[in-house]
Amino acid sequence: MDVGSDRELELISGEEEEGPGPSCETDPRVTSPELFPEEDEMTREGDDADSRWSTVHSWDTVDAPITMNGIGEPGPSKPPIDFALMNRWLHEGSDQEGNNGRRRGAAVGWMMEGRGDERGQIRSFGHYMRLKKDKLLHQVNVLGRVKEVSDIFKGISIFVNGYTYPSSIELRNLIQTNGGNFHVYYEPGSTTYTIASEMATVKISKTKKDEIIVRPEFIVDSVAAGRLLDDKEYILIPDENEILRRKGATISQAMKRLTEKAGEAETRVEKRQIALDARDAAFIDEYYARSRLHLISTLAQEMRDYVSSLRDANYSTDSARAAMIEKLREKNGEGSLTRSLPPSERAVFHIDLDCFFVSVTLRTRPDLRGRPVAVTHSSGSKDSNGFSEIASCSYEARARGVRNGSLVRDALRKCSDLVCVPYQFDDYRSVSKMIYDVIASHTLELRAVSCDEMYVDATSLIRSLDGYGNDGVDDGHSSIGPIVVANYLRELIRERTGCPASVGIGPSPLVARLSTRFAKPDGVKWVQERDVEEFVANQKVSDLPGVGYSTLNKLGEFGGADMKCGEMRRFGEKELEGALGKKTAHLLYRMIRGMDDSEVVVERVRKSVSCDINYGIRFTKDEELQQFLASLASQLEKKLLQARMKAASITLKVMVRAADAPVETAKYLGHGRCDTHTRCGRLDPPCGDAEKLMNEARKLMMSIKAPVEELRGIGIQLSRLVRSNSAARPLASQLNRFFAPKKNGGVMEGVEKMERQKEKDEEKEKKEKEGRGEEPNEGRKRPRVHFEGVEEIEDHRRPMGEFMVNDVDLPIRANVISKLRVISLPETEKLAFMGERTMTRIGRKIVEMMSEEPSPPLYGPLLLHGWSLIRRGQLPAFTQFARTFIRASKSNSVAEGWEFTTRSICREWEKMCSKRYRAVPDLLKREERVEWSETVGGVWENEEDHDIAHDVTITTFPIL
DNA sequence: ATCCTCCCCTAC
DNA sequence: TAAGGTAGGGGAGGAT
Repeated sequence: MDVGSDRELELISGEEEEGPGPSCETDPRVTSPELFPEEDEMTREGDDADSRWSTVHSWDTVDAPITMNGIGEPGPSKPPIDFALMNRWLHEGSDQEGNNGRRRGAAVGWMMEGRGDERGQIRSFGHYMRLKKDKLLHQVNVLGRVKEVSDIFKGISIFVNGYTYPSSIELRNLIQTNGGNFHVYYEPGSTTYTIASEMATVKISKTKKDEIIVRPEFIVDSVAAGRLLDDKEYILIPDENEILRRKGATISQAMKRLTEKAGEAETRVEKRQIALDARDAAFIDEYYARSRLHLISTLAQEMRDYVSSLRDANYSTDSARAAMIEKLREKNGEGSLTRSLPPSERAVFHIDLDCFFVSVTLRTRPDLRGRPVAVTHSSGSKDSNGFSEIASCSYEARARGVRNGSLVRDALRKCSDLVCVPYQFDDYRSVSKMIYDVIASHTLELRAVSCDEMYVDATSLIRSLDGYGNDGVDDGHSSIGPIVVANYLRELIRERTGCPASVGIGPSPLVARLSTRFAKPDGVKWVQERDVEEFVANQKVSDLPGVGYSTLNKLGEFGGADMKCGEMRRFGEKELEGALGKKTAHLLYRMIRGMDDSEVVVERVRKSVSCDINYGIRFTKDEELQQFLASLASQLEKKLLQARMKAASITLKVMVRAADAPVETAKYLGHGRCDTHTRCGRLDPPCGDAEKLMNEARKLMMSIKAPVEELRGIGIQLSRLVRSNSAARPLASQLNRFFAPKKNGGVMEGVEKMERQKEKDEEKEKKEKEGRGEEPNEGRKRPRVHFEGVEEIEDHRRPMGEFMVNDVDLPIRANVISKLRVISLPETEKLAFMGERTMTRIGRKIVEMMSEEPSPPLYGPLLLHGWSLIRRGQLPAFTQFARTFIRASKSNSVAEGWEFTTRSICREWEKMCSKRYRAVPDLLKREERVEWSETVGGVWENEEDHDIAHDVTITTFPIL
């Protein structure tokens, strides 16, 4: 598509003369609140923008009315746009001559790659740099190395300290492409310049002798001038106000110079056919490159992976902690008292960036601060239909009723001076990583939720500040408490990224999450344990995580949309169950009471991989569809490869135009109102191969029998994942491996070796004792299993398959891969294998032995017995066994230290299972442990126990 | 009673 | 123009 930048500019300036047009009336139904409660009533104010993209889209509902209105006719709903403002925005930081703007617009055409959504003009230096960077990347990939375009910086090397604008990546590209070197660290005697934007950043790291600190403009201006400029002009002035002032003024001038230069240098316009819809082979890649939803999904996954890679690498948090302690002690002298963390109270942080996408933009557009800003594809200009969605909007825009997920059209109606800014996908990724770096350098007890949101268990971090009231002595106040720590982290994030973060603090993830809303924008809120009940009572039920549009509707009979958690408490769990179902009701019942004992760090298991495309699907013939399925399959292959997984199950989901929905959707290439259809199939052996996936998908597609031209969305989900290295084996052999005791190799060998060694040691010890004439300690001599009952079981070990009923040769069902459910054994079999009486005896014995303090001879057998039960697939028995002593460990009748010991035993099992089976039994998950530990005593008497015991699942657990 | 399949819901 | 993805939890209802 032709860039059309000149044309666009003409159109825009033409519009400027007309001024803002009158807001066109539309069918009142279109915007009536009754029809769209999700917009006007249910959107949570004050909640973070980026977390509230609505899932119910108003345009689906408005398809019909709009058609009746005649959407095809010219401009049924002309959006009121402040074109004067838009134009001001367009020309900000550049001179106002149309010529210049026009020339630049044309000049950067090569960088625009003909994208129709781009503005046809460099909007900011950052924008220029992004495009430039893309080009550089291309050069690196295609030409093998960065091409130097000049040698301005010959013999010069720079180190970038802290957050700068342009970013260090951008500066690196600039210096490298112009003959200089980029240093990742300051190297005394070697690094020529340190680049920094703010003195505060430099101060923190303590200036080295001879370090020359200059502003980033030095680089930018030199490139723009085509020669090395005098560094004296750019020495960083240690006055923050001055810096702030310069940020607005100097940089935009530098930008102007550089963009103009780029304009002169690059006049070639690269024309490229862009993929219009899903018929084009390049569509998926094009689409993904522009989809914000795809991006946030991808980023969330990337951040989770990043955190777990840090964990795997035993990433050290010592130095950052030490720095924090030093810094906070220093600060402590200033004497601002805050409350300390009471002993035995947890401090969970919920860290959330304030309207993330907008904040990222504001880093390079300080001139937009304080104005209503929205990140969206649409330019908000006249030739936009305004059906573009707003991904994130500033607080100023929210104050005017703009919401994340609003259509630009609607947003402009409410806020005519809304400034629409484009996405900066690469920056979201890099800023996100910086945020995670800041936090992860202090603690790895964190859970990545998304690119801009995470939970942190800061308890240990805070307690590491001993001597300041957090070390178990409740003095009621202290200089360094959770709030100080949170502020310290927020400050670091702002320094490194230029973005504000808010932190909600509470004794649980739930409370932390709820308090964040009160922290925003750019603040901290701590709700302490003692205030939880009251605090939660005052929260709206609709604000609870997991309570969305539909749940709220289902709760209609209990109260209105504004109902508070406190009011909800008068309903019993059973009543809620009727409306919501068992699990959801239970969860809600606990949440409205502020109850949440979930851990921050949870073992995450990738259970599925999918590709869904519900935009741009407009096929005319079957070949196009088949071709598209092939592209989807190869996308999936890529993803599986990345995750090092293969799949045993495939699900195809299609969206088909609803019979009464218009053929042409209101939103360009949108899916409109649809019916969905799902079909699933098996892949045995598990498969990661694009061709097979495609064939399977095609089969499923045939079985759905939807007319190709009516398709509006297609998605393929893969589940029942296994790690790809073992997945190559046929399922049966895999399963045999799963449960067959291993003679050599594998984790078990180590365990058995350990056992044997222990046996030897004990034997030796016994002999020594005998030699000394001491009584051998009978109770501890056998490391394997040394309590009654277990030996019987060892003796009754049977070959695999004999006690399996449904699948003769398999110990478990074929869906082991993602959700391994042990077959339910007939009652007799179960009893024969491990009788109830036996289990009771084991239970009693366990409690008995736990009257002694834990020691390897005591917990060793527990560990190994549990492990041998798992190995033999006796998960129900294992559950009972594990529960017994987990519960016992919580009771007062056992010796001290068992609570801790049982936890480590569970952790050991987790490790052993994950290594050997790539799977972890559900009961090892924290939630379950907690639930069981709540009921102490009545070890085997409770009937319910047995029921739960039969329902054990194993979930796969990928290990890198 | 417990599963699987085909959904729906929620979150970011 | 516009770029409505993706992963996980859970429920209804039929199959076993």
